[in-house]
Amino acid sequence: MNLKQLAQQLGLSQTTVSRALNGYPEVSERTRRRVQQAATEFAYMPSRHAQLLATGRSRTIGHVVPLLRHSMMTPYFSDFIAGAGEVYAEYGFDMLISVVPEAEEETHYRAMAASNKVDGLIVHAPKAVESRIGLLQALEIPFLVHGRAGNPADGYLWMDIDNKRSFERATEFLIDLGHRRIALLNGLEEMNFASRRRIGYSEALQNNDIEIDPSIMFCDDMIEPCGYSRTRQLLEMDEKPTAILTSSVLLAMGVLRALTDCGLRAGSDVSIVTHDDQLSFLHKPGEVPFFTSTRSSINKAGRRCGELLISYIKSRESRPESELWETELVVGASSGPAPSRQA
Amino acid sequence: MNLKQLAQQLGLSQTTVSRALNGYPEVSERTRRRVQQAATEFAYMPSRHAQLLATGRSRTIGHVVPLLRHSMMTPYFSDFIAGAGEVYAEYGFDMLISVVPEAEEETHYRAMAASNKVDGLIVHAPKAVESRIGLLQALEIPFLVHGRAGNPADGYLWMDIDNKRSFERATEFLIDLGHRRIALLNGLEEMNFASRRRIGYSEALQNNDIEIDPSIMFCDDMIEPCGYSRTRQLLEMDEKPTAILTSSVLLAMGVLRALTDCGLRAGSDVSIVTHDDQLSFLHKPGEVPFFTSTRSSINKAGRRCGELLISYIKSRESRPESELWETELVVGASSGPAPSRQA
DNA sequence: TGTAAAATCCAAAGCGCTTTGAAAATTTGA
DNA sequence: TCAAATTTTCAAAGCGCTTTGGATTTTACA
Repeated sequence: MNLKQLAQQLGLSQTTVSRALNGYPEVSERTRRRVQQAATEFAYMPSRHAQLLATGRSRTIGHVVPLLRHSMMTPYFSDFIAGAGEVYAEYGFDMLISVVPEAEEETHYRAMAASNKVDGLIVHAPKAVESRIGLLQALEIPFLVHGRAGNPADGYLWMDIDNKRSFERATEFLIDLGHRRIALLNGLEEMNFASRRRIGYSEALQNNDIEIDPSIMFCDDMIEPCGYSRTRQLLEMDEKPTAILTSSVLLAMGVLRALTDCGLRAGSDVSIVTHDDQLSFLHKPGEVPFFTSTRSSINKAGRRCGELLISYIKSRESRPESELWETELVVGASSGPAPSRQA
Repeated sequence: MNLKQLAQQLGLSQTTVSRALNGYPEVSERTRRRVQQAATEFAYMPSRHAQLLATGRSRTIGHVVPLLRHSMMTPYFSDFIAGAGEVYAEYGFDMLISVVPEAEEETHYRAMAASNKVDGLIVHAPKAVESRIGLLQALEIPFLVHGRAGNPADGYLWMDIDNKRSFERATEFLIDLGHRRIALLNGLEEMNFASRRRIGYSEALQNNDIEIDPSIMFCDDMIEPCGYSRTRQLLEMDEKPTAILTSSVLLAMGVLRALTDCGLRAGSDVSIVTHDDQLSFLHKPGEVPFFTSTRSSINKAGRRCGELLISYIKSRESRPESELWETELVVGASSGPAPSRQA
């Protein structure tokens, strides 16, 4: 059943039916009701493509997921997507996801813009040096960066957590507990968030006159096995760290496994503090978290990104304010006072 | 730049240009080359919506993700999507993802079908009793079920792993190691795969004259904390299990954490065998797996599902064969002979 | 009651593409 | 060399919707 047929059924013109359905004021309430009723009765659904051709908008938001970088964002991706997707559904937007080899990324963005497939884009996992932002600005398509790129963080819309402050606080927390030798298991340094976190960590150490030791700072994929192997490596050092700060609960889980393998207990022998994106599959609602962490829900971030981008798309000219979220420091059982030297 | 303008530029008709670009034979090679060259030069991209309106097809595949059930599929989702997405990209298909409250799922499927948004759908996480399949059959839209629904597993296209056989083998493996008291941490029983796994487990026990004890069989969300708390619960029993069989590495990780908390070692004190979907964020390529597992890559499953559905869509009338994959039993360090009674 | 204003409704023109049916140009064969 | 066959190109008709500009009907007011 299409518009024409529906209009015929009702003995009305397509114009009137279209207007009735789309809430235009030029149609009487009586007619509108009649039309709506018929529409549901015949299960009429406008053809999306026709609608979009006619309006020029697509009510679709695109996510371009680079294939190589995917492994580094995969666990976060689904929770983010779930949050964003919910918002899209509420506003009647669709979500288009393209999995693209990193080399073809630029081509893909251009194609997205030219083919009118999406009204806006969300940029994931910005690097420290990020070429996509300039490209999208040139293409004049609304976009939102989840995270931030290098320096000038204005001129585009973004939503990020305060990674630097977050790791500064976490490090200070450990220092306050008496730790002086704190290892950092970070994400890949090329990622923007990772370098911010390193800076926060470094500044906290410096402010407390603790030497920064690159031999206990690592950049890896944020997955469990990396946490494990790095910790094994750390535990073989002469001067073992008394605390390990990690960028992801997955890393922290690897750390934990390594500690256990070596007969050490987290919290008493070695403290673990991690950033926690509150991944849905690692948390049970209401459960007391084991890991001490700086916490910020990636699902909520997804929601907020969706909201911001949609509001941007709708108003078009006036770009919403970018947002910087603070994280929450949650003390769990994985951290404790530094063991005294002689123990 | 649109078709009309491009045609004008070239001094050709839209027809010819369109045909040249779409590889129709009615156009000379010389013209085709000229057209293609101009197209790249002016960065011409056909408007997707116009194209789709004209052809009636959408070159888009939809995934409807139910919100409530999402938490149960979230960690698997992204790896599956990554695999499928790659294939879509190769074939020039788009991927549309809708996150929908479970209650609105049916409405949503209907809307998808009526609005012509997608050429086909992938059904995730089929339940033991699955109403969606009948609905989609009635809507006459091509679809593929990742997994299977209840009884008649024909009449539609699916791709599944042999869950029953898989858990039968895993259980037999443990029995061969001397284990007699084997706990099962399964997914929610309402899910099709979970009931198949339970059956495999039960049959293996029965075939070896081991009593089935419902008090050591659990159905939960397949997340780490559930693995942890169930294991704690199991370890407080009078007759503790000597082996734990789990449906997911995430559960297994929880089991491991609980064992460690209680000063037990996996493999010697208690054996763990798990099903392993080879989630990308739990594996490092080339790494020797810690958990003994029945293994099948969910990413590959995503790829294959994409391929099957696309081939179905393309041929339309002839539905491809559904596929049942065997899993691979991989022996790791988490399993070992049952400890002797007196130890 | 007659007229201006407001409320309804409509026909038709796109949106940018594909595709049909036919025409024009070129090649072939006797 | 000319008609027939083949190749190449084109004009125009959709696809199903929105939206403009105008026509028609109803309401309001003097």
